[in-house]
Amino acid sequence: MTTSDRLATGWETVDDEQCRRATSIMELVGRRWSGGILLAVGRGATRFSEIVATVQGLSDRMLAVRLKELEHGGLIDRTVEPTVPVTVRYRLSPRGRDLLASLQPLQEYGRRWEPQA
Amino acid sequence: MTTSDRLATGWETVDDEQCRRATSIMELVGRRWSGGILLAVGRGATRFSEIVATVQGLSDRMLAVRLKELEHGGLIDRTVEPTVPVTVRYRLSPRGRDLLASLQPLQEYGRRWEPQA
DNA sequence: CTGGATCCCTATCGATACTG
DNA sequence: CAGTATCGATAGGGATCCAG
Repeated sequence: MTTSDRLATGWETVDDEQCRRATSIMELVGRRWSGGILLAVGRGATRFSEIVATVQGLSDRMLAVRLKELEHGGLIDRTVEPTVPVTVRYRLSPRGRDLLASLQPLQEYGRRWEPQA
Repeated sequence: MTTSDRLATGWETVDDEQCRRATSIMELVGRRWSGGILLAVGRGATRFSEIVATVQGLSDRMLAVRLKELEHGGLIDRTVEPTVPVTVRYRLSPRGRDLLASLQPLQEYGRRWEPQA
């Protein structure tokens, strides 16, 4: 937005950088399963199969898809240990840990209010 | 999850009530435009047309859809003033204000980290 | 075990036109 | 002003099968 916009309308357009970042984060973790996956990894599940087992109803395919998104977004680190067979581990990145911490108040919000409808 | 699940696996399944509430909230506000609309109303835009003007790229149709969802979720209150023509106003409910406050750390998170990729 | 590839159905969303 | 109706394109996501 421009200053003249605000002067004209009395409120700012909602497209400032900070807001765009927050909304894009929400649109990422708001996707189906993303929240649960982040939570699961945050709680200590590191293996692919562990995560599938931890998040109720999550399929192999969607986990693969979401992990790629989350990894691409810098929220999760993927490491491959050269065992036989290889051991793949997923962990929260510093960024991912920070995000989870930033989501804590939202969890408290969830505790405060009954789901409506 | 059950206690035996946890004892068997070493980590909990992610389906506790608190988590479900938080993820459903994220899936609601993570929908396209929802975040911006909430922000806009939080910043003082109350009229339908004001909100459209405030959120860049938002169409009439999507605003109508999202407002219905947010109203249904108890986040926004819709009031009709019996003027001619009628004046419809949207405001954050107490719940909506609490949600926005709970989302504040996420905005700060957005300030801390550059968008990746 | 960790995924990739494919099929296919549905939900979502943008554009446009129309109404009380 | 504040929406609704309809259409078409596309993205999301479940099921299943396959592979390193």
